Amino acid sequence: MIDSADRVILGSMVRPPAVDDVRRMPHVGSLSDSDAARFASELMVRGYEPREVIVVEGQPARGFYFIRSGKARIYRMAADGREQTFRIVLEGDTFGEVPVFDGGPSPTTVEAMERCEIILVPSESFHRLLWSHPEVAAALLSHFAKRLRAFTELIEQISLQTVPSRLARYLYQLAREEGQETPQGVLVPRSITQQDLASLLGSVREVISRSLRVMEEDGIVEVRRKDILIRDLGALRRML
Amino acid sequence: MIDSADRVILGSMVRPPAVDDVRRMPHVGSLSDSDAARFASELMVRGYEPREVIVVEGQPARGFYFIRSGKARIYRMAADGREQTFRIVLEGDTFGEVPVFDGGPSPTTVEAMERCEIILVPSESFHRLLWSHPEVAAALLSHFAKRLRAFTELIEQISLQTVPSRLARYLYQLAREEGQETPQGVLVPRSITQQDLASLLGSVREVISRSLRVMEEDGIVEVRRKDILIRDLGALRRML
DNA sequence: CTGGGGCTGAGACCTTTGTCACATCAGGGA
DNA sequence: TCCCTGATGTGACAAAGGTCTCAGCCCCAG
Repeated sequence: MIDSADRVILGSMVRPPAVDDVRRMPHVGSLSDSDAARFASELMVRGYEPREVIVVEGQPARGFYFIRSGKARIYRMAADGREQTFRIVLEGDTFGEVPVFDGGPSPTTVEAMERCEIILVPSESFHRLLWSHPEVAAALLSHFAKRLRAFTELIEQISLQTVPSRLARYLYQLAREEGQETPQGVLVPRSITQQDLASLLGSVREVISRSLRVMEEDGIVEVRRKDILIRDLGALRRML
Repeated sequence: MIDSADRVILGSMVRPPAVDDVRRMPHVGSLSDSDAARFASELMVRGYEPREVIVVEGQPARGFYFIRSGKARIYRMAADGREQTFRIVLEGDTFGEVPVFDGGPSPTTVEAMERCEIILVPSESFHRLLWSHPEVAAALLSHFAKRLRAFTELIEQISLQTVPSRLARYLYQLAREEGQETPQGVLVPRSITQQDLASLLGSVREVISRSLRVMEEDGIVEVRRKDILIRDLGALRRML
């Protein structure tokens, strides 16, 4: 339950959502000022502490979510405790749309990886918008299509590629997206632990640790405290 | 290329799509007669022989597809030849929507499993419909949501469950969906080969064959020529 | 400055799954 | 009827990946 009582009890309430937040949200960027203001008034904000659970698999959903700040992990856990992470969501991302549109329960669990401010977009508010704003529907369709494509990739990776290959792909994409060129190679910040990386790649920490070690011995990467230096991007590419 | 020349050359043309076909298509069921007639006039039909490729991974897409008759397999192949099947589509299903909405190339390959009649819905025709018919957009959003949920399940299965467990789940669902009660148990028709089943479950034929054998020895199922008798549905459930 | 928790490296081991090779078998055509 | 093809059963084997365990280390909260 997310309501004003909770906000106070949890002591984690921040300023209520404003039109500013709506402007930052995907899908609804093109609303008129008055529509945006009305929409904003229907949103709810809540803060979450690190490791706090935001959505529980199997529970009914009241809407979808927008991350105003922070980082969260969307995953599923097996009976034996192993976890598969589907996606890590950052500031500006939305999640939890599926139950809003197929009417089922939440397919996954979502947990804050750090302190988060999260806006709940109630299903009814959004549905109302959809029927009068075809551009919102179009944006959302495009969003869903991208997610399906990403899932297609994930399935292929897990099912058909080895762990070293998946790891190489991860590092390769990381280098392209947030890498910084240096004389020694591409430098990327280390934003997640090996544990989280393992879960994202559908493996376990130990295997990831070993794979990284092998890459290090081959002179392809250099794993350090706060960052990873990718010495040989071409070698990574060849491992895909 | 799919055009009238192809239709003739391939000798597989059937009657052109009619309003009847539109009425059978999901998403667009609620169109007015005149809208449906206009939409129908923009569709194209083509026949495919068994094993013929309908869509190739990585190729640009001209629209999405509706199966008027037949059965097809949507899959991805790794460099070593192993395949992961994402979905098997039947008469009345649609496929290939992703590139229409994210603008990218086809994420997967689609191949006819038997003789098929397939209708191509050009991207432009459908997009035009979307902007004037919010109910079409809503139907498609619901469709995408269901697909995402199904992919979530598939990822969980492949990543976290053993092959016997995945097989049990498959048989269990099969029993519920198309099973026929008999005194000996639930009888389901065998519609796919072990090879195809293996690809669907992210494994290989031999492993599936052995798993089925074990289940047979345990008295849970009885695999026969044309059908499978599920003797102990509860045991299957417990294997999940 | 210090103790404990979280993260990482690493070895030994075991299970599941994939690979290869080959025998069998059923059914549809020629 | 006979053969060929695709489907299936099976054994032996290889290997990738998961489990268990423990040590070292960094960091920071007390």
